Amino acid sequence: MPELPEVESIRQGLRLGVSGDERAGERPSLIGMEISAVDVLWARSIHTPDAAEFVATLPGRALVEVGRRGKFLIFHLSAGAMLIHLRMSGDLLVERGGDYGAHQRVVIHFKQGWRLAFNDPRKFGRVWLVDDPEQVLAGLGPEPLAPSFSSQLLAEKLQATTRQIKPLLMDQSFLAGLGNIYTDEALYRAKIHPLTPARQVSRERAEALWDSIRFVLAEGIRMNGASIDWVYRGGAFQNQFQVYGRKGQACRACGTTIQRILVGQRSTFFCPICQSLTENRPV
DNA sequence: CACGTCACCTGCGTGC
DNA sequence: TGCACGCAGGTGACGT
Repeated sequence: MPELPEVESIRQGLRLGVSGDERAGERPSLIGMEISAVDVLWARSIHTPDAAEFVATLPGRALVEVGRRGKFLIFHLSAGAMLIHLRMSGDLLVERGGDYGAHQRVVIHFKQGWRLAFNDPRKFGRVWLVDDPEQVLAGLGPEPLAPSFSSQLLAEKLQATTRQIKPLLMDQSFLAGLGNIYTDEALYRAKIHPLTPARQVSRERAEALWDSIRFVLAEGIRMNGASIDWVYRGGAFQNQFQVYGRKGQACRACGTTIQRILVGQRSTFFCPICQSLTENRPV
């Protein structure tokens, strides 16, 4: 489910807490809390080490900071780090008391009485406990919002391959953080057809793509994520979609009907006029 | 190397 | 109401 902006929204909620009265969702920051116990309800949610060792190792460690790299959440502990990838349907909830929800797979209890619950209906999400986060993150491509990710770097990387632009942008080893929604939105804003061979993207249009990627991600974060079914988090970026999920509706720029095709088994939405395959449109 | 297919899972909406 | 089907924000292991 979550792409970079949703993961970032969760990160900020966990490290800063959420204000409001408790009934309306007030949550403390988890920073500084000490783990007292761990429940694993679906063993395969734990990627590394095995579930038994995971449960035995965590108690006594304190949460020092919550970071993010691509779509991974990084929980820096007083010793080592826990990483979580939410995949399609994962979510993290901070709660206290009461029964576990139906889809909770891993629950981390803190001495302070609160608990962090990894909720994941489809069971695709994974959790790691490692000494060094790089053991998990080593293969990731650049962080799109980092200052070091320049338009020149993107342009050069695009020139280095003939792969179709959409699957390429979704390849986490090429660039870390884009998923199906934000990729379609970025390609639309840059006026690039999703099947365009990367090498055919001009320098000028690569610049526009760089700009679009950073724009849609920043907007997503600002809107608290796209959260189609994360109602409680109030993500509003879904209201900003220009193409995603808009098959049959009019392009907001030219009025042409938005098309849906399959690219690498994924639904892909685009405007056949604004995003023509031939490079003859204004950037 | 680039691409297609399937597997991993559950829940929801739709149409019969 | 029941049921089959298609669909979903992601990734990894295959085969060609």
